Amino acid sequence: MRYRLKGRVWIESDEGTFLGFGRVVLLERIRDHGSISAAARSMNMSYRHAWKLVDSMHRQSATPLVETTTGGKKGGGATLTKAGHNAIACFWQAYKHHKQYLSDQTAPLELLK
Amino acid sequence: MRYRLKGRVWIESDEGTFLGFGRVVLLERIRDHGSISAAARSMNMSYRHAWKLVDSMHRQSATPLVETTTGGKKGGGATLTKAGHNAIACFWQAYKHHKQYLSDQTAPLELLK
DNA sequence: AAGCGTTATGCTATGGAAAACATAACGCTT
DNA sequence: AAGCGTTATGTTTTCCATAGCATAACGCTT
Repeated sequence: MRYRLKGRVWIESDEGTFLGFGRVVLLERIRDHGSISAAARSMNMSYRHAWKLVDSMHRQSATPLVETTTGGKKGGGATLTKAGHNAIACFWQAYKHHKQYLSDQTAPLELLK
Repeated sequence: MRYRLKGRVWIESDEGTFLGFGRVVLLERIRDHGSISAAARSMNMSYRHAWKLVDSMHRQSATPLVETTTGGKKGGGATLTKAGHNAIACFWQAYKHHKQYLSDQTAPLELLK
């Protein structure tokens, strides 16, 4: 039987989860689609849930990651702030580094025979 | 706001999760209490669930980690095999190493300001 | 003024994982 | 032979995270 070391990483503050895989993908979708609702639709997530995630991130960040507008020609929308782009980059760096770590640490599992 | 890198690790086979934190604690409790049911009680877990976890581990291991007996003076019981003890040690090693990794990798999160 | 797509937010429904319950068999003890 | 605590396993119930629905407000367009 072949074993692999698997794992997850996320970034927490005292209030709970700040950034995780799903949250960061959501931020990317908001960046790419220009609205929370289009982002949610693109990943089969309810708008309600997507909004709550953004809200949760904002309650844990000194500066907002997403700026929203209501009304207007397109009904409104959302764009990422500098801090939003930074959060994406920062998480993916930790994520990729961790992925490599897991891969490297799979070898010692040979002890399980 | 202070951020920390958090994470989980577990060991998978092609069939799914083989060893994780809860499973290994369960193995330790079985070792310490001498039965699956006492182990489950000691950690507020239903016997049904504990048994399923042991069953899942066995379906993923060439050699069993737990040996059980039914009947007898104490009604039966369970003891760890050599492979069972080995699994515990192997997981904790990976777990502790990973814990150190997370701690080390928290510094770069300063980028989030 | 009416209509649209969006943000924002409360309330309800649902589905899957875990708990809880139920039963049978086992083999010592009394 | 009856009783006990255990393993083993099927069935039902509970709980909670997420989805889903419903509504209001916003500000362009027509």
